[in-house]
Amino acid sequence: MDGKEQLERVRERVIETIAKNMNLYGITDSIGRLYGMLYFHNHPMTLDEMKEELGMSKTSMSTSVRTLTDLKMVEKVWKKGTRKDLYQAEEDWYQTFIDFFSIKWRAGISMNIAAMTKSILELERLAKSEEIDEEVRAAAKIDITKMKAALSYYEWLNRLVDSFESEEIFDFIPKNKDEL
Amino acid sequence: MDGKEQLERVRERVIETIAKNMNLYGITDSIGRLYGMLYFHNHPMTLDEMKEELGMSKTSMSTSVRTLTDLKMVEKVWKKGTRKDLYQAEEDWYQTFIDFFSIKWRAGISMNIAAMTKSILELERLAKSEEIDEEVRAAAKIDITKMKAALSYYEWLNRLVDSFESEEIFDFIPKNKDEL
DNA sequence: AACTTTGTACAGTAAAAACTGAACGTACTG
DNA sequence: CAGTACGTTCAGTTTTTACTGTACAAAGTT
Repeated sequence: MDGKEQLERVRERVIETIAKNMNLYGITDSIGRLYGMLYFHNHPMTLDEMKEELGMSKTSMSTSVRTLTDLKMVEKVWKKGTRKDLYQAEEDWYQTFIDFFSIKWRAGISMNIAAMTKSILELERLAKSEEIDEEVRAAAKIDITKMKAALSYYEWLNRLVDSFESEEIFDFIPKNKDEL
Repeated sequence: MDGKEQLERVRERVIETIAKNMNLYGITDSIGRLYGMLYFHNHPMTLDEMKEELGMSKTSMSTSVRTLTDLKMVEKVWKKGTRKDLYQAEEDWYQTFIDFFSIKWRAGISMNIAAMTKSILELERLAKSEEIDEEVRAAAKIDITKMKAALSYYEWLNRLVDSFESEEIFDFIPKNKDEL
């Protein structure tokens, strides 16, 4: 029984699971596997090493690594003496979680708040107007109510993300179970 | 100036924003638009009405509606006198948020916990073995540490989802800003 | 029971996304 | 300054995903 091989098999299975999980969050399998590989690799890696390890093109490694750094799941590290870029996985998954959802959710929140706010204003102007059909006015009023509810939800989500970024969420749900 | 047309324009813009937002969460634009449309439509709709409204095939409506009901973003309602299935949008976005992430995250969590637990056991057995290389043993030990950290993260995430499902999260982040 | 109406499975097609290799620009090296 | 090593851009290709139309099964109607 070859221990090294066994270790390799275990790693690969876990990497596959990590990739599948990230896939659930809208990240490609390849990018997920890249992250998983970096996670278990105990030293920073170059693009060429990744390419070698995954049997993919350097172009893919470059774009995948960019995606992962944008999500703060991977960071570039500097090392004296090498001209190649070196990358390593962010190992703290609490941090990864916070960054991932902060980045994703914030983008959607601001977009939606802007659209809703603008639309509410427009419909309120419309509803005030004398010259419109009573039926349209009623519909506009219903829409305004819905959008105000949506707006209040987005404000709540914003506060949730705040609590992630400030790590206050850990006061409410402690990292360590025993602290409960 | 036609009020009805203006209302329509506002709705369409908001629907597009909703779709774009859902897209961020890994839902296709079409399905997002379908949800948005149902959200503003104040009565339950049949597949044929949706098909008509969106100019898509009935097959697409059927599968899209299924996706949305699986995510609990849309529910089937029953109405006397019609043979057609009727669907309406879940309007409470707090609820939608909770259901969406509970469903998505739980799936990943259990998968990962299972994989990690199994792998930790295997590596612990490997690390204890006399007949393996010292280098492999060291690597296995590092991996065990990493996976235990991952496991603790997944347990935390599980508790976070618990707080969503029990709605205790609203004690920490109240729905209404003023309750703070 | 025959005839409708309705939703869905399935196979084929169209559209989108992932991936690659060649070419390029930048920055380091001698 | 020429030469080399590196990462990225871009156009083309492959693979995957979304979408459609036909065919079918289930349930309702006469």
